[in-house]
Amino acid sequence: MKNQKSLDSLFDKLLNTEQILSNKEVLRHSYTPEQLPHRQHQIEELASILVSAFKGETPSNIFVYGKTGTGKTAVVKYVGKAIVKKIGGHYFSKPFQGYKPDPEFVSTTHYDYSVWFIYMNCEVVDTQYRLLAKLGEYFGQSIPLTGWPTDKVYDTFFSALDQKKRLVVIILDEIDKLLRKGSDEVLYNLTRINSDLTNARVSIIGITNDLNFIEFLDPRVRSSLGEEEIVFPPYDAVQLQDILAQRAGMACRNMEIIEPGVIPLCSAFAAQEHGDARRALDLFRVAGELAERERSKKISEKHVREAKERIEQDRIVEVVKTLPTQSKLILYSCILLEKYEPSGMSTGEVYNVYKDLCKLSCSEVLTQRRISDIISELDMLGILNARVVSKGRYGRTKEIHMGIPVTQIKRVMEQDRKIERVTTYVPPIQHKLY
DNA sequence: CGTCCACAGGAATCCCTGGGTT
DNA sequence: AACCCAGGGATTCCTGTGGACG
Repeated sequence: MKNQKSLDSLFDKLLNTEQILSNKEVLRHSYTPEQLPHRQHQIEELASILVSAFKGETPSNIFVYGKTGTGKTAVVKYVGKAIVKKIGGHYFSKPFQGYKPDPEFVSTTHYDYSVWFIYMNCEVVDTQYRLLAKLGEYFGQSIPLTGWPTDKVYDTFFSALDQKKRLVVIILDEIDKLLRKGSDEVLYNLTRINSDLTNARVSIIGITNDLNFIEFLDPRVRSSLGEEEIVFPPYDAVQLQDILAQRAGMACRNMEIIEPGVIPLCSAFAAQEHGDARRALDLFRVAGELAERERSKKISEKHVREAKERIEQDRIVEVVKTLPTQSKLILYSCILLEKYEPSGMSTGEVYNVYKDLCKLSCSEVLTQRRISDIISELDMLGILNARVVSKGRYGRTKEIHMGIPVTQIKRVMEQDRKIERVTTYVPPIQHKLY
């Protein structure tokens, strides 16, 4: 009873605390505002390409590129929505579960054809099979997530698509992820699909933040996909301030609770991160949450700086926690070795320690080839810094350093039951030959 | 100046999972 | 039950290489 009562009053207290951010939703990545500041040029450019849809023609395929948080996805969705509203058709912009894709809205057609706007994120739907299966589902087909041969999936999608006269605009966000998995064949098929269709037409908008992506593309796909290109330059600090001020205005009841330096500081930090607007919004949101938590009346620059730390910290902890066991074992080996090898350790050294850890934790020992790849993956995540160096007479190897402070992540990893068994291990003294 | 280390990292193949069809 | 199919992780086999040493 006593506990209950104190819990009640705890909630009361929390609820009575004045909320600094009364509408946090508008600060989330998923939120698309009505206005997109500093993107008028790109909006017009995109609209001028897609306008041929109104004449019943098939718009050119478009390649959109720019760094993360520069508004690519927001602009594409914004223009897509406008077109579907005007011509009539179906607008899908959210991923769906199961077999029932749900259009965000359907508008009645004013022409003898309709527009289907389909947004897909290739980070999630990252293979030829899955991409075609998802597309098929949008046209009412139920295709199992696995099992069929790919050409059957393609045929099913194709005939469902071609049943009606319509223009289908397929947005492939993070299209570079397809290539990485070696499933770029699907791009070739999709870019050629129009020559086989009788009723429907397809145009593709590919979005990426990898500027080199297009160079690695099959030349036939490249010329077809890159008929038009739209570039999204990063925002500068001043533009970020506009964007943030707009959203902050929606998120807070009154702007006076934001100290004057806050928005410029968030923007400055975000500008350093290649002008990422999402970063600015995150900083602001977390700063607001921190202020709320300490019952502060205002959001101050101090909160922003704390938020910056916090975001980075959380990201790392999350990544490390969800690492597969094998990667954890490698990372743990690196942590142990770092003490003895402050000038950087080599793949071979890591591998030896790793083998011991595997024995202790009853894990399978993977080959050095695989470990080499895992180290590269950890490097990509920013947890390790690995660079290939030549030590002349003593061979060529990766020189590995920790990319993040050790103490915080060591504790996180030791929560893993496999790693727990290994905490007492001490690496043998390494004899340096040079 | 050639050698040769200790790997890097590409390619083909295998193995396994989760599903299908006959 | 027997067999096909896609995809992901791992293995096997391999060729390539920067530069200190001799």
